[in-house]
Amino acid sequence: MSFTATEENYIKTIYQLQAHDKMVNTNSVAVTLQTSAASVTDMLKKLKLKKLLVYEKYKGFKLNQEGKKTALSIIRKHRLWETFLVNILQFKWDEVHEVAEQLEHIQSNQLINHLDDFLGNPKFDPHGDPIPDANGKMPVQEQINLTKFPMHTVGEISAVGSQSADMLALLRHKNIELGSSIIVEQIFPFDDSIEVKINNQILVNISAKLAQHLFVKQTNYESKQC
Amino acid sequence: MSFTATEENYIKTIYQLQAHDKMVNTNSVAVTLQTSAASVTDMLKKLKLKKLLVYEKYKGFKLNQEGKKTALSIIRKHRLWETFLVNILQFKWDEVHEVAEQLEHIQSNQLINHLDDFLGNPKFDPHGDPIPDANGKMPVQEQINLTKFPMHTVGEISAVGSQSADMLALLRHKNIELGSSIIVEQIFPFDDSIEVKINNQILVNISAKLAQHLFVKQTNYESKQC
DNA sequence: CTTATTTTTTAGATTTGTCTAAAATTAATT
DNA sequence: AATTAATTTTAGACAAATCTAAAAAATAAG
Repeated sequence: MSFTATEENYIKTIYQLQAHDKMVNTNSVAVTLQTSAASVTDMLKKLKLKKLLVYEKYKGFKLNQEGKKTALSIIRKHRLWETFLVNILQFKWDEVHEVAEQLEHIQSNQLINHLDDFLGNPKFDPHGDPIPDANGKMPVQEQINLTKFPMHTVGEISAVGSQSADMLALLRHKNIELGSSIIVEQIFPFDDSIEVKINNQILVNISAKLAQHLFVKQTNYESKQC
Repeated sequence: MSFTATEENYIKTIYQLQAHDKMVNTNSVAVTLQTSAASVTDMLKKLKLKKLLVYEKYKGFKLNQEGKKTALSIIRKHRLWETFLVNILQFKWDEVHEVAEQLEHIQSNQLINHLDDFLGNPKFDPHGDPIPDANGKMPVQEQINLTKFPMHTVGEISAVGSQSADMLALLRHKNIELGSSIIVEQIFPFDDSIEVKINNQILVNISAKLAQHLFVKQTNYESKQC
């Protein structure tokens, strides 16, 4: 079964909205894809016909097993291409998304599997998100990006996503190092900066950009949807 | 200015058919793209509106300067991706075309220029075809693939496109080596095999597959269209 | 130099993905 | 419970790319 780029974008969006098999509603898909609710309804009929989702009108919808499998293969492609762009072609983190959105729709299993091998079968992409394998199995995320770390939960700095001298200087100034304990206390939506407590002592403000480069390990946190 | 994948396919096809600025006719485009003459006419109107070609109905058409520039940027992308697939991802020569046809439509100058650098700014793709640079300038083709070499013309084997032991054994058996002189005497359309004279002495039959891996240098042969 | 043939273009229809506006359904609020 | 508000779906229309069949123009043949 193969899909148009548009269909794939809907599938991916629905997958991301239905974490833990929650029902998804029309409007949230419309907002995410910046389209109208009517267009979403049209596409839902089509995807139901292709047996990718469970859908009764006015009742919400969610991907079935086949739909989730399809979503995972798209996500696999997206994250492998992001890894390629950053690790091999020297793109910056914030430059890859738009291009990866195009590359993820290239249809060729041979291509994506060779790319996977060439990259050394990475388990996580440059944003720290797990890359599903060829069977759709998602690696367990031992460390996650600080921007995705839940509030009021104790974690430990496990990796930094950059080696730039400027960044290391900033971390030293904030008294953050590998192994420091960290708790997210507050998030400021205005600039996406966050306030964290380091080593159970000092409160520090971390910019969105810095947070993107910090990875946190935590124990006993439920793993992502599979 | 940006174009749909379909528009780009038409532009590329017209470019390839109008070598040396010959007028192109509707039917040849239809045959190449496996579509109807009516569809070609529709697209011609659109491309004329976008000022990419000179076209008067019933009189034929050809790309103008802007159209040729666009075609070259598509060809550049196609050939760089083919180089990537063969040199980096270990694709075979005959496996790359379909995937490159998709990849050539990805829109990102940054991507293609980084890819070019990563590949070491290659001048020729794995088929021996020249890769236009970022300004659309086509390198002069010093060596061309044996399959494209004109008949009854003296050339010299300048490169072999594979290092496989099987291939080298075959070449030795046929008494062909780097520097051997070669003249194409006959082409057999049935299996695309060719009969060549080596060192002005022996006649040898060369299969289509072997010919694809042999490159020939020649002096005083007009360069390709720019 | 007419007539026949080929090529090209137009006309009208179809599919995919989209839209707006109106109708149907569900949810929320007196 | 009845009315209002929000959400979702339908209806109808549009643009892009395609098709088939018919008309128009150019080319070839008698």
